[in-house]
Amino acid sequence: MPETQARVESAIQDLDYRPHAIARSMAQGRTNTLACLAPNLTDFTYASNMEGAESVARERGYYLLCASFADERQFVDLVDELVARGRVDGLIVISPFVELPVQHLPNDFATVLMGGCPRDDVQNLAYLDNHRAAYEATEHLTQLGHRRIAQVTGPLAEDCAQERNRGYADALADAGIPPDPALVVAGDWSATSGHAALHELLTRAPDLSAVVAQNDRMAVGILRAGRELGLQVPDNLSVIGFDDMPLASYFDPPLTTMRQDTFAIGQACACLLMDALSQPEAGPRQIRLEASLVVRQTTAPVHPC
Amino acid sequence: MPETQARVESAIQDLDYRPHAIARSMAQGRTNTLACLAPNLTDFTYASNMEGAESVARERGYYLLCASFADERQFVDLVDELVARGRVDGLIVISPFVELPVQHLPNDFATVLMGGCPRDDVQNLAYLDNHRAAYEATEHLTQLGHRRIAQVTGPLAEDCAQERNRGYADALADAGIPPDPALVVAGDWSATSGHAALHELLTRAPDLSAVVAQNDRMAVGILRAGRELGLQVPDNLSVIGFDDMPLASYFDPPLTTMRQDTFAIGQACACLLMDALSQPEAGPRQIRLEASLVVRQTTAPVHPC
DNA sequence: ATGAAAGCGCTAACAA
DNA sequence: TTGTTAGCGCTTTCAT
Repeated sequence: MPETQARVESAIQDLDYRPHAIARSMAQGRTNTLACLAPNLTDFTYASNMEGAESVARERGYYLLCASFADERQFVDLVDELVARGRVDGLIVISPFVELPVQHLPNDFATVLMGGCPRDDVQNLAYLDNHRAAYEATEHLTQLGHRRIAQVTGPLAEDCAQERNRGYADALADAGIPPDPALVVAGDWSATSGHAALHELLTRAPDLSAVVAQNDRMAVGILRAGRELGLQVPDNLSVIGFDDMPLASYFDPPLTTMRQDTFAIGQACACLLMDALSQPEAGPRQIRLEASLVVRQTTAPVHPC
Repeated sequence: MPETQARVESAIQDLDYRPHAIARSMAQGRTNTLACLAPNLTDFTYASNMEGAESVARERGYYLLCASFADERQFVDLVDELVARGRVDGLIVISPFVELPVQHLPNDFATVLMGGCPRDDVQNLAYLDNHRAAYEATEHLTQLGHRRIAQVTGPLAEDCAQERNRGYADALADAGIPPDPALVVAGDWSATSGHAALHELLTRAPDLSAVVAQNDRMAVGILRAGRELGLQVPDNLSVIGFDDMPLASYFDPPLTTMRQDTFAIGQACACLLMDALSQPEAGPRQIRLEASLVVRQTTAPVHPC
C-alpha cells in the first residue's frame, strides 16, 4: 500500500527516527565496525595507514575502532576483547613483528595484516615490496657510481628490516660489489640511532661514500652527524632515506628517499577485509604495493678522489 | 551457594565464555565506546591527541572509534550517524573551527571539545592556553632584544590562530613595541606557506630581525626561505615555532619552539568525557593546559647593526 | 503482499 | 539470597 509507505516515511521524518545501530547489530550479528590495531597512533606511517583504512571503510558503511598495543600481552588482550566479545567484524593488524599477529590471531576471524613481505602463513595481507624498494634505493646509489655503500637498518627482528636488508644486498651483488659486514649497522628507526650509526660506520669504514638508511628518521640523524663531522652531503656523502615522511624535503639538504604510499596500503587493508566479510567464499588475498624513488638533494655522483 | 559459583566459574573456563559486548550494550543502553572526530588522523597533533585519549579510555574500559571529516557536511553526517543511532556514548571533537561543533552538536549528548581558548558557549573543553604560549614565544624574542618581530599566523578564522595572534600582540605591547601590520602575514600552517610568508614579510619590512611562526611547519618553511635568501639563522634572523613537532630538533638549525603536550590534551579530553558519563550531575568543566618554551638554536640576541 | 512474532545475548527488575 | 522473566530495538522468519 503506497499510502502506508508515505505515512511511514513522514513519521520517520516527524519523529526524526534513526534505527538504533546496536539493536541492529544485535539482530544481524554484525557490528559494521572494523578494528585497526597498531603499536601506536602517532607514527606517521601507522596513522596514515589508518587514515587510508578509515576512508574506505566509511565509504562502505563501516567505522574504524583504533587501538594501540604496547606489547604482546596487550595485543593478546585486545584481540580477545574485541573478537571474542563480538565488538568488531574484522581486524586490521599493523605490526612490525608479523609473528605477533600470526601467533595470536584466531584464524576463523576476518583479519588483514599490514606486512613487510609476502608470507605463506598469513591469509590476507597488504604489504610494501620492501625488497624491491631497498633494491632500487641501493641501485640508485650504484648508478651514481658509488661502491662503498653502507646501510643503517632497523631492528633486524622486523620483517621489513630484513626485507630491505636483502634488497640492499641483492642490489650490491647485481652491481658486482662484494658485501662488507663493516658497512651495515642496525639502528632502531630513531634519528638518534641514525646519528650514532654514522659515527660507528665511519670508524669502521672511513672510505664509505654513501649510505642507505632504512627510514627517513635515521637518514635525518645521519645528515646531522655528517654535518657535525664536516662532511658535505651530497658531495662527500650521499644519503638515501625511506618513507618520504612529511617535510622530508625541508631537511638540509632535502632528502632523497623511497616513497611508500602508506595511505594506499591502509586502503588496501580495509578493502581486503571488507571483501573477505562480504564474500567469505573468496579465498585469501595478498596485495603488493610498490615504493617509488624520490630524488632530491642528498644523493649525487660519487666524488672523484 | 559457593559450590554453584565454582561450577559456573569452571564452565566459563571450559566453554571459554565471554559476554557478548553488543548484547550487553543493548541491555545496558551504553556502548563503552567513545568517538574521536578530527579533520584527519595523520596530523601529528591530532594523532597525538587521539593517542592520549585512547590510552586513558582503554584504562577505563572504553574503546575509541576514530573518524575524520573533510568538511561541515561530513561532520554533521558523522555526528548524526554516531549519536542519533546510538553507536557511541560520548564524543571528543577536535576541530580547528570550534564554531563547527558548537553549531552542530546536540547539547544533550556527552561531548568534549579540544579547543584553542576558553569559551562560554562550550560545556566540556580541554584547551591549550594559546594566548599565553604565544605571549611567551614573543617575550622570548623581546628579551633577546628584538623589536622588529614579525608573525606568521595560521588562518585567522581559527580560534587558535586568533589566540596566538593576541598573545603576540600583547607581548609586544607589554614590551613597549608598537604594533605594525606590515609585520604580520597569514599562512595556512604548511611549510610552503611559511616559505612564502618570509618572502612577503621581507619585502614589506626588510628590517625585521625575528619572526614567530604559529606552528613548526611554517617555521621550517621560514628557515628554508631564510637560507635561500642568504640570511643566517639565528644570527641575522631569529625564528621561533610552535608545537615541538617530531624531529624539530633535527632541522637546521634545531628549532626553538613552544612545546605543547598534545598527548596530555587528548588524555584530558577523554577524562572529561568519561567523568561526564559517570557523573552526569557534575557540571561542565574546562581544562587549561600550558605550553613550554624549548630553546634550541634558531633564536639569538638581536644582531647589533 | 502484509502483518505477527520469535529471537539476537545479555541485564535488571521482580518474585519467590 | 536465589531464580525467573521481561525487555533492550531491531531483523527475519513464518503465518496469514
